[in-house]
Amino acid sequence: MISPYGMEIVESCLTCKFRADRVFCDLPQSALQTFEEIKYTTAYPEGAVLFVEHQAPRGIFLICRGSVKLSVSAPNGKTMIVKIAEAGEVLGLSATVSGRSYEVTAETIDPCQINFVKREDFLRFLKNDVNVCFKVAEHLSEKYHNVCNEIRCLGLSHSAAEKLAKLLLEWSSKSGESNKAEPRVKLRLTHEEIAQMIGTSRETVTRLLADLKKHQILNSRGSTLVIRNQAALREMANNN
Amino acid sequence: MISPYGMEIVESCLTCKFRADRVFCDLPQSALQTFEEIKYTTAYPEGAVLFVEHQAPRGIFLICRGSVKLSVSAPNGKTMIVKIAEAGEVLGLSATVSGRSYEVTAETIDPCQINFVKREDFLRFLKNDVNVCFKVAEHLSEKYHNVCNEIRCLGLSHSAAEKLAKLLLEWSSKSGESNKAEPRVKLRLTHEEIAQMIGTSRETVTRLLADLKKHQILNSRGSTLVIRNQAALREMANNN
DNA sequence: TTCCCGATGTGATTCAAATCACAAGACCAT
DNA sequence: ATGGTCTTGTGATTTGAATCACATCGGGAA
Repeated sequence: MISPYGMEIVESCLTCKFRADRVFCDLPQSALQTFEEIKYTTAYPEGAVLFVEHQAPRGIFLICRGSVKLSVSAPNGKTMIVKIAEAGEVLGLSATVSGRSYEVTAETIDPCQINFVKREDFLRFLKNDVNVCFKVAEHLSEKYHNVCNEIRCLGLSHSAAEKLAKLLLEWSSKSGESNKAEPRVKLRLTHEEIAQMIGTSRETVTRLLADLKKHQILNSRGSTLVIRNQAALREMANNN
Repeated sequence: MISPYGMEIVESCLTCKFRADRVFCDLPQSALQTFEEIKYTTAYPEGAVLFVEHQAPRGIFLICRGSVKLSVSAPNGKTMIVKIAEAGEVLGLSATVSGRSYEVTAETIDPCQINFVKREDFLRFLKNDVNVCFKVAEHLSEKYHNVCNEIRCLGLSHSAAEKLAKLLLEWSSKSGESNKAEPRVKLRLTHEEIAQMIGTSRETVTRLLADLKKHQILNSRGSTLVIRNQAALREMANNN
């Protein structure tokens, strides 16, 4: 089956190829069966808004395919990108569990396939099975852990260069390239968006990247960055 | 019973006066009974370190009395205070559940009474009772929610004045004073520590507070601040 | 192709806040 | 009371990065 946005649909969680290595898809058969029954699968085009911060939680969104940009914004219009979520990740989980409003805005940045589960259904699902509930608690803990690191980054790294270096290293390790001699990072965001991720201005990002290229630490191949001197990047990320 | 550090000991969670209004103490009788059996109650003096970031999780710490400073620090020695936890709060929960290392360092800032539960005991406790497990998931969600707000604060508010204003308002609302005409906030931290909470320098905090006093927005009575113009503070916190 | 608009690159200028460098209080212990 | 140590107050200086202001590039639509 092919969706209107030109990608293959994953029919069932039971046979999804991400099952093995994704946090939330990794449930016992029986639970997964129940999950199948309460989920709604939808395909979204690029730029679709799944939910908006401060909305009351409608339920959870499980990304099967594609990536989603999570952002927060201030009354004055400034926005900050919190993270780019990939296939296998669950969005809106904490809001759905606690009943508090969504804390971020979620917008697809490419065509996505997403499973949605209504809040009531999901809560019933949790309360029916300790294993599922524990899994969710575990997952929430990991998310908490990650956000704490985020804070550490934002609060402790005072220079923009440091934050950019950290971001690039994170991206290269996520794509499993960091153990190569010259890891490559595909840039999926504009300089403006990168700036919003590290809390700086667009011009600063442009200048920093130019500097890194000048010093032969980076090199660009179209929209792909080649990290030519990982050690130097690490240096920048840790010190200062 | 009186502890070595001069405070009354809360003998049992079943009779603790915080039970009604605290998140985690609010468990059904049966669960609380089990909790009683696996917990170790300890009294700590001011300045005791409960756990250090990056340590493997030994278990959870439930504050019965006193306050605990949670901080993260960078390799270069800079540290940032994440929050001041009060009676009723649980520390080390996410690390204990997920098995990842503690994400912060916890240090008492006054004499404390704390219940400790070993990781294995706690996990068993969780897995034995869906209600407890769900409660924990709920709690983790709230914590996640709060950290997200933290990020929003750090990342979107660029001026130090704004962050300080936000912090003062938060403190006044926590102490339930914010609905009064002139809320009072007891300063429990030094300027240095306040600076670490909002990611700025000690001198900046001193100067900002002096400014606020000059403009009659604040007023100090010893170590207590009186917020004389809450509207102005709110103004500072939201805009800019 | 040509036009157009969004993304980049780069200088010049401005500004908030870090840093440095002391002075003056505040508080504790002897 | 006296000395010592930690906290607070304040000036002077420096600086990283925001902001402003354009020039240029590049890719999609007509």
